[in-house]
Amino acid sequence: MRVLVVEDEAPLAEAIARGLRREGMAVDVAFTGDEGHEKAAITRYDVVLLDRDLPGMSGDDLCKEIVTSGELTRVLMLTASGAVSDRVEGLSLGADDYLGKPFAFPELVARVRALGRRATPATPPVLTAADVELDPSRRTVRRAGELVELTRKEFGVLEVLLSAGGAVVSSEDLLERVWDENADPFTTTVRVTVMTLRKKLGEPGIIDTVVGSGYRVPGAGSSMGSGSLAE
Amino acid sequence: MRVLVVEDEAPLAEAIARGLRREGMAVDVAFTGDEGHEKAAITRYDVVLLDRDLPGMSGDDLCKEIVTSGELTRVLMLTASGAVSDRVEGLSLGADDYLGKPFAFPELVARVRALGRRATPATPPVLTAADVELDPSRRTVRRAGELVELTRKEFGVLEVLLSAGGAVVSSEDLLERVWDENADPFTTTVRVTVMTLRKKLGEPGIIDTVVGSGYRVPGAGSSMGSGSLAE
DNA sequence: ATATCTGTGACACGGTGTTGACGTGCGGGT
DNA sequence: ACCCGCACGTCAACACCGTGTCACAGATAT
Repeated sequence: MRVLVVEDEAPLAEAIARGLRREGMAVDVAFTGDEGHEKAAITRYDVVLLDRDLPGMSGDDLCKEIVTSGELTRVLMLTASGAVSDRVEGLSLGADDYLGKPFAFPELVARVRALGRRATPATPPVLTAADVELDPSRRTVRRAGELVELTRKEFGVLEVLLSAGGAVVSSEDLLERVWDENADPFTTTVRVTVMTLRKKLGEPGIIDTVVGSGYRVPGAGSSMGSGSLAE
Repeated sequence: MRVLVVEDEAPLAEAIARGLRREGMAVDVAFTGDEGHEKAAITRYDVVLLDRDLPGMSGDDLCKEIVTSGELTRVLMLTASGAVSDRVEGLSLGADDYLGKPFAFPELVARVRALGRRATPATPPVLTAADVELDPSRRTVRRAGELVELTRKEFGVLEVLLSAGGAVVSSEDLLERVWDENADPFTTTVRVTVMTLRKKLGEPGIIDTVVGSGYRVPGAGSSMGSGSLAE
């Protein structure tokens, strides 16, 4: 776990750093708000331990900065005052937790660990083939970056074809996976849907017909979506 | 935000629930550890407010159960004692925060909100999409800088949609996350709420309908990579 | 007690899925 | 060579489901 301690009182900062290192964490130290800001911009920390009262950039501003950066970094605010209003204020700035000085060291460790324990949820993969991208959670499809509007069935068919990873998918399989269980086995609706799908996706065609077997999208595969260098 | 209050003293439990509802949260109540356990197994809560001293299953056991379930649910422990050793113990059981009775209600709200923000990882304190900004802690929404007055449900729906980061959210999901347990699964109220929400937000509309799937706000989530240039 | 918020039921409308008819191209049989 | 049959593509018509909208009633807050 990667931790940054931002605290202007050098002895306290070092003591905290040493204690956290003893717990097996990788700890960096910054003595001013600006220094902290700089380091946080370079390295992706799991947790930032932030003194609210700092020379240079204020703790509040730095906190906002970090939280709005979109990273998964958690902020634990430290402050001299333990007044309730102060605590509420800190939390509403975006801090994930709050600890008043003086504090018991085991509690600090417990809280840092609680913040760092957070698992990063897996981002759902994005399915691609050639210049076509399909995002299952956003329910969007792009061709060469251009948004393509698809209906439910069209989207479902394309999703199945792409997730097949280039393999041939029979009409029966498509019926089974995209339509519900009481679909007429002799229906021609799959053919019609594939047609409109092709039309909407435009040239050059992505979907091959394998006569007697079904449909196939050459070069289909999945890649991870945005972000998350976490672990 | 979906919250479960597990507390055996009925008047206190109800008072907490009502207060949190006034803040726009969807709150369920359980009066015993077993009841809490059951409800937590059925519904995915953002935060569980847990009295440590309970009839039935103990607060400690329930806490462990929830934390190890692999869900993102956060636990806020309530206890009569405010001793530090007690706090550390609670945190090491997996609780994400700790609050001693008696407590100031604004602090409880702030902490629940902070935990809820963590339950949806990497959510910045202000959610945006196009020229719409939503501040969860202030409970305000602005369109092009102009304040928009929203009711609790409207706000909750918009909050969920924005924090979904552009993903599609089904009506069922919205019901689950914005309404509490006695919501009729067949209700049409989500549709109506979305309508009034759209009306209040004005033109151009930012909420897309994805037929057969749900609703979506393109470009939501501000700093996260929703753009086509991502990576 | 009054106003605002929330939920309900009815209805209108448009998109979507499905169907059936027909067109096209290929291959095999007589 | 010719015909026929098969598999698939294409098109337009239609029925239906999902959704938006409205007015009203009950619930809740101040």
